[in-house]
Amino acid sequence: MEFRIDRSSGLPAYLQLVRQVREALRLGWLGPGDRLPTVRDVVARSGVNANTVLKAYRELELSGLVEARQGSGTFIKAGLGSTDPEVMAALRTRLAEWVREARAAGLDTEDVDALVRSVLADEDGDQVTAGEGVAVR
Amino acid sequence: MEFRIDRSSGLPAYLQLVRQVREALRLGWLGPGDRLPTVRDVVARSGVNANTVLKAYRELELSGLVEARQGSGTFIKAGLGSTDPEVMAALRTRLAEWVREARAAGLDTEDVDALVRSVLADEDGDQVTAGEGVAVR
Amino acid sequence: MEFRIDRSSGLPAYLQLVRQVREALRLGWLGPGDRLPTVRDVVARSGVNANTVLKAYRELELSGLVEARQGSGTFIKAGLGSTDPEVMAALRTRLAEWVREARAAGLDTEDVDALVRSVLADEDGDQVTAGEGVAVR
Amino acid sequence: MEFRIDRSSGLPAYLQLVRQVREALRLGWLGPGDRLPTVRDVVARSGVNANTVLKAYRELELSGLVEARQGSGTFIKAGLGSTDPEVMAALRTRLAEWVREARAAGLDTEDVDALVRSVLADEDGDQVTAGEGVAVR
DNA sequence: GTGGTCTAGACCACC
DNA sequence: GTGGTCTAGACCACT
Repeated sequence: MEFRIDRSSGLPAYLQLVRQVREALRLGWLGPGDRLPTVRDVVARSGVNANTVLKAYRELELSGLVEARQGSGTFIKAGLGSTDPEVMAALRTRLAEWVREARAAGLDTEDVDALVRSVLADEDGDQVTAGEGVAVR
Repeated sequence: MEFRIDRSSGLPAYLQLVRQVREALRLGWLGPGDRLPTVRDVVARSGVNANTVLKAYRELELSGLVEARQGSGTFIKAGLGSTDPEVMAALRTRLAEWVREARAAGLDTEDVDALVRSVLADEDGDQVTAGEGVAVR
Repeated sequence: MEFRIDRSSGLPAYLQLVRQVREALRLGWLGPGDRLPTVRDVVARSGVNANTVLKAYRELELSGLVEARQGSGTFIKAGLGSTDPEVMAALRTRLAEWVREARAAGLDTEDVDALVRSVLADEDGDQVTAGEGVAVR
Repeated sequence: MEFRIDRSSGLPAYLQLVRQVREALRLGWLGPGDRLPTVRDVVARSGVNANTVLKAYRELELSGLVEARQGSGTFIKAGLGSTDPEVMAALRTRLAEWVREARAAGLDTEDVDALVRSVLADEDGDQVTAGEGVAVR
């Protein structure tokens, strides 16, 4: 697994790490027993400080998703999204098609993002996971 | 326009405000000449501090999207690459269908979010606007 | 770099800071890679509040001139159309001569300032950077 | 006399008005007995609010430069820079030459401004009237 | 110890 | 009443 930290996003680095592990679990890229990259590894590849990585891993451990084993690494303990991989793949394919259409219509990534967040917010006042929703009267 | 602040998202409140204005512009909910809610209004409705709102509005002003007029309010100055509303609506409808399917398959909001981010990240290494991306080897 | 804040000038302190950094860039006193004084440093030396300094640095960052790195400081990211230092020095010398003359003729600083602004304003209706201009019919 | 207000300069509008009157006095454009434009006039031409103009005129009156005569207008009471007009003109000409040179060397207005402020600041620690000075160690 | 967010409250400038 | 500046101080994120 490879982490990508965007220093300009405003989201704290350690939360970006936590989030990326959770997403990998949801998507089935990671599962119980898998080993997370070592702290040293993440430091080398992403440039963040070791304490930042430790903080992220600690947080994951506290939420029960991960288990640190002294001397051997950090391992996934529990899964997250237990959706059937095939169903997931099918949904993904259809989503990708939609994105292609959107691109063709001239939308850039931020447009797409805005639309997605807006649609999710519309579902009867549901919370959008990333944080907000917009409503205009 | 109504703002929603999610204190648990990790994203700074003022950036949530900035983002929501930008999204409203992208979606065509707001356009040049429109007035943003007054600082005091936002304070009353969202509970954040006045300085936080001021900071958000100031960043919007510096980026050229908005113009503050002392004594009268803050106004939209420029649009943000707005796509044809009809095309937008069509895309939105199709997206909403997809989301319904995803829901039916048991995905929760965080799953949907992960999928979207993953698909956007896949498009030839493009950056995801919200900040990160996940790549698994 | 050392900042000087004049509380009686009417110009907001944070703008004085922004301006002084810009001027230092223009004059070649500062260049890419250089580190600005820490926020705490400026606070200690100039007496303004930390938030005021932060605000100035943030504006510089948004305008792309500077980059803040948490834990290590704020650094110059880009130059500002720097003219050849020798040419600059020559112009400076000649200007200094002119100022000496003006002083000898009895002009005080405010007179000199008024003259400069007036000459700059005269150049085909160009805008004076500091804000105003005077035209008498 | 014509006022020019720059809303983006950061300097309060009423101070811009005050400053412009003072400059006109310094440069000899205005002298004792001259009448300032009426408040109504300034409002019409510059777009600022009447109270803002009144505040500026009041401030000028408090500093003894101007005198308001009920029903007839506001008049210059005292001069400021009493430098010989011919000397002033000569200095102005030489300054204009210098500015032309600077322009030819590629400096823009902000560069020129920075140089001037820097030279004025250098005169043995003298205060620059507009507010600041920059010193780099 | 570095930058950054947020709050609370005072006071200013402008309409 | 509108936006804007500044202060003071608490707490967070990162090196």
